[in-house]
Amino acid sequence: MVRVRFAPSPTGHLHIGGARTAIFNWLFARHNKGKFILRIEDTDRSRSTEESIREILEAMRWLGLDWDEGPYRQTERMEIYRREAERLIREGKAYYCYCTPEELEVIREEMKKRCGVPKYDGRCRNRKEPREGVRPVIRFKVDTEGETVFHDLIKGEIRYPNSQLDDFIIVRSDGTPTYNFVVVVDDALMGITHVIRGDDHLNNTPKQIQLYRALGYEPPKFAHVPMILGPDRTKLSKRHGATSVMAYREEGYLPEALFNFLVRLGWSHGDQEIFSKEELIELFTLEAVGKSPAVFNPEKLLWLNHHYMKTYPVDKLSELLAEFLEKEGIVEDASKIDRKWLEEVVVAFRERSKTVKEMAHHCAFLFKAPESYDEDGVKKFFKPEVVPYLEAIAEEIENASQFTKEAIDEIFKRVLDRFGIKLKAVAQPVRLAITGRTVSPGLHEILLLTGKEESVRRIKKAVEFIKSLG
RNA sequence: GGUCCCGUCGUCUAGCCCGGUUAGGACACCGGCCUCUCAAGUCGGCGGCGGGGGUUCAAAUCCCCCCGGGACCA
Repeated sequence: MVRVRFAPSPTGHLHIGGARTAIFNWLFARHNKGKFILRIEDTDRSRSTEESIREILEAMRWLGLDWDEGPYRQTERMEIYRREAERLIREGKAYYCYCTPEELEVIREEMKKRCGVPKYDGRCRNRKEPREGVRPVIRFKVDTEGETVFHDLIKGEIRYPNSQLDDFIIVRSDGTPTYNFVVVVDDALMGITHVIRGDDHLNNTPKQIQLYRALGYEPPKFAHVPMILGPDRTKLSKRHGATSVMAYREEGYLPEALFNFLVRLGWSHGDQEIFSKEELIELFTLEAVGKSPAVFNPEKLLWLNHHYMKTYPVDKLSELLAEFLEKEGIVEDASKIDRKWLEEVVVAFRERSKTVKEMAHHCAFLFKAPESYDEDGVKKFFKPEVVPYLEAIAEEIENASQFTKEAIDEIFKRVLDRFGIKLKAVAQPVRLAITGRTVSPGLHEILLLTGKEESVRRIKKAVEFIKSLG
């Protein structure tokens, strides 16, 4: 039975890189009908917060990453780590070290000169007596002979010279266990079969393998996924802009789009770009994960998001739009908006909006008549000669017995015929009158959505405005 | 500094294991078509094997060296 885990530390948001690691783990579990376990690595109490845990869980739910076990918390497992550390000491595989920071400094210098690596020389290995006034750390007895060889499911065979290693600390002098120790204890005790994580941990693996063996556990299979880089090819971080999953939700991205995008960053299946979750579960394998780091490309995410918006269930998208209309301060109370009508808004705008937030702003004119008109538009389209056209259209609309797409077609046809003009001559002036802008969905849509009376009002108002220009 | 990992269009990538393709797709960009604007759609264009040596009839692909980037250990 495949068992994998995602183990974030709750010291901030769930960021893009962590989310992708979680997704790969989740897909691997689902593909292999295994278990996906969530573990919170909160041993760093000074930097871990409850708020952060809540946010990470929320981000995972938003992405649709459900877990089968957990969330476990390392702070609740301290007793286990203590017990395992003591066991190592009892078995002579670990020892108390009383060296002071000053001594360590000197030792490292010496070792660096001797073998090129600034490491601990293991001098406390055979110490029998404690030292007065020094609280000891616990160090693990590392085998520095030969090399550690393992087969990484993504990177292939990794050979690492053990001479690089030293007796690293597994429990600090304040009694708290270190990362490399707890991660091994947890993964072993939780029965993790595959450790899928960022390749920044690749160099930690040899020492962890030694720990597994010393503790008497079989090491799991490892798969190190390359990191996500910013446009400047350095590790993606805050200074590259929005990097938290929740920030993308706030910006009006769809979870399906972010999910799809993140998977394709480093994983591929031939030329295919769009994948449903079901397809991904079916197709995902670690062999198809690339070895090289990937640069985060916001434009492609935007394209994918737009694609998902165009194919999203209209009722769901309209609910999201309602949410953003409120959040963006475009309407006071979105619950008052007629849902049927709002769905029509979605259909009219989704072709031309890349995010839900953008859509909210694009359709804002429907909720509030324009207070001003686009400056260039006024110069180009609000010419005196369009006044009679607009007046005619307003009048025709006013007198229309019904206000449908067909009726609007008829109205425009009659007006165009009467003046012997093309639609081009009035389309932009009408658009500017209704929306205040030169860009919008088609005339039918904006007129229909704005409504008969409001349309007449806006066109008449535009006529007054043009006249006032003199 | 030592060690480990990585290197195909600007970006994400297919192709590499198992040598023979006009090196394929996608985003972005540019242009045509469509058209009431903007999009969408559609057609086309631009653009790449980090460098150098080998091996071979033939190298993105196999071997060696170098260079570049990243990570880990302090």
